[in-house]
Amino acid sequence: METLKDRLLDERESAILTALVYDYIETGKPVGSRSFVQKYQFSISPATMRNVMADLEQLGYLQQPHSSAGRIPTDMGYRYYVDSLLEKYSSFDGDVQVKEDVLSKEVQFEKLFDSVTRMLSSASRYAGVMLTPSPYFAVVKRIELVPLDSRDVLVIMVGRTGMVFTRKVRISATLTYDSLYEFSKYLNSELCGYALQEIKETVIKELRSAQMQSSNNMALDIAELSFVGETDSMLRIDGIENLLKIPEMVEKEHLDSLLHIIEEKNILKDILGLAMQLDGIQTMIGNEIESVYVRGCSIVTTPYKIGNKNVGVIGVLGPTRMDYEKVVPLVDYTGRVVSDLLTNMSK
Amino acid sequence: METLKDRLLDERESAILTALVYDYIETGKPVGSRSFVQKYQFSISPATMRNVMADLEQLGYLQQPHSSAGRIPTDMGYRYYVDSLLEKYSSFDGDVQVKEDVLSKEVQFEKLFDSVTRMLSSASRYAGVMLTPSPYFAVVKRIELVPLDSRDVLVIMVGRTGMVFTRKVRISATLTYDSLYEFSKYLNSELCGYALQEIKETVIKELRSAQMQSSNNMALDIAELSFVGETDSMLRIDGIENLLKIPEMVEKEHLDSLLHIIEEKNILKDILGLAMQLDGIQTMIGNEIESVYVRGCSIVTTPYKIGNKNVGVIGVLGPTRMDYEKVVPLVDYTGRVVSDLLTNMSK
DNA sequence: TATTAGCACTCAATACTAATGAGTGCTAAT
DNA sequence: ATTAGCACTCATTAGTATTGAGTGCTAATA
Repeated sequence: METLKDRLLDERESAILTALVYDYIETGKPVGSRSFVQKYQFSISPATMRNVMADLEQLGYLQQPHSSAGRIPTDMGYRYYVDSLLEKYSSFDGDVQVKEDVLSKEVQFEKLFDSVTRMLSSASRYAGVMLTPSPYFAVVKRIELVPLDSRDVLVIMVGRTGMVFTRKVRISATLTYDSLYEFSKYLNSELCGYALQEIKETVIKELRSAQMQSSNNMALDIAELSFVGETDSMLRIDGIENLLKIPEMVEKEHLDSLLHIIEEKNILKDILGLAMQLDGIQTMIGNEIESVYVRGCSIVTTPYKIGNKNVGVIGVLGPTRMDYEKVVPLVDYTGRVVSDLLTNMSK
Repeated sequence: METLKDRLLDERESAILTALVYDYIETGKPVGSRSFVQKYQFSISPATMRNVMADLEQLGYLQQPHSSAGRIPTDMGYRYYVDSLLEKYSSFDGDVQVKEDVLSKEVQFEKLFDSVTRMLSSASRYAGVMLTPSPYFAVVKRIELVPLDSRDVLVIMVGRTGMVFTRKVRISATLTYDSLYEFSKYLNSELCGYALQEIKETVIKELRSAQMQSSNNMALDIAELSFVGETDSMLRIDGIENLLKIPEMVEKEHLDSLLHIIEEKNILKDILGLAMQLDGIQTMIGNEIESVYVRGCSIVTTPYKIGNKNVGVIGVLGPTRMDYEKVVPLVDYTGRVVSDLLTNMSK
């Protein structure tokens, strides 16, 4: 008796598995041998289908909700389906035609990010997620210092894309308007053109060691304070209501998963942070999300770029039974549009 | 036979109605005469209680889910309860002790707003809502112009509180760094100290008619463009997950209401916009929310101030069966803290 | 006249049972 | 290797009886 573990699927098995996952995504009901053979015109009998299904189950691609029900995909089954989908799709390499789009008209970044997330959710009918560009990678174009009162200075950094970051900094000495103006001139001349990351990690130190002139040191204090602390990307989610419209999502155990994801934002942040390291479409299916509390959710992501540097991630969060065939191209395309837009802005 | 419509409640009826609403808020189960009399030690018999209940039902304060069930409050019943609660509570007038709080440490406004909304939701165990301060009322402290490319200028307005608004403005003529500097000096001298609203409505016009010097007109163009378009407050919601943990909220019809509120953000915006006009705690209960699609939700709000001007609103959104006794003081207190904080910042 | 006891009645909720039907696994024949 | 045939499984649905918390009404009571 041959062992069935871990072998590759033959042509027929592969076709059947793919069709079965497809069908389950469409209907949400366990797939039984008889109607399945009819619906997809397989030229084999239900009995044979049952045999194949049994094999696929033993191999770990399928499972039965209960002993006399049809088959539904396991997470591994979904994975097989999505992988073969991605292979076939292999994101067209031509230039993206960024239409005169809603997006390109947004002038405030806050709103641009909101639009992107909303677009993802409304087009996919699931939830849209986005990790906004990490300020770390922003290249400083201009620094403005605005005195708020005798001790507080508002530091405004304008990135090359036009993105604005602010920090309130409290300093020890009292400041005159004139000295602030000097500081500002100095900081602009020294820091512009560098990314925040570089500034934080090396530039300031170099400047400090290069010279010990006191007024400039005060300016550097301000700069240093501005770059301390979290310069985190922000997580945006939109369209949770879409997920709540999916009947299976509102059922106890899946609802718990969903609430857990929404509550513990770090889970999503981690996942997206990871996805930022990798180019192209990424999918995480069900149990591949390394959190014991999360069941039945999948996420499709792609990073977006400024120039050729990944600066953030967008994605779609939905049930494991997600319409990957629609979502994958959507995420891919949207990622390209956003990359394009940001890259153009930073020129 | 006396008509029972529209008379005032006597002492006993009032006490019973209040206790009944209180009990229903606690348990969520229809209140029956026997156990109710026992639990609250009313010195009347269940039969008498039934008579009183029948009267209260005829008056419109109570209803029965079905003919042999206990009573539950109508929206009018909740209204009676909340009003008598508010009367008793009458928000203490002493100074608020703003503790060295999480809030006062926030340096970025975005994050401050997030914190407030999150605080409201986690303290109430419902959803926190906030209408961020309308930029309209922000008093300009400083204006910075940053050239992005030959045609685009980033206009940065710093409000007296330290809040920052940005606008990207596209102009026809090509700009030199020097002319921008001139514009910036001019705009700062003329516009600082005015609220955006005033600038938009009167100041610019006055300046235009007062003088026709061309370079200044160009500066005014920039200013005008910056103030055109929506300067809306933003709506923040946090803690929807809390609402989804309430069993009755996940039931079909209430879930639909909830999704409708989340989707059609304008409903909430309108409600909050209205609440901003009125000082003190406001409550909207169930059908008082003028949207046919919304059922079973209540909202408790209060405006917050900078100085003595209402600039935004905070509130808690929950089921009609909300713990008003906890939520009302929470919203009231939080409102005072936020007002205090913003007012101090703008000194 | 307001209150209470007593009683018949209502109805959601629960538990039990039977019938249905879509599905399976196994075996023997092709 | 494939298929027909058959006994078996089990979620789902509908039907039925039981229970119990609740009511309204009437007549007695303070």
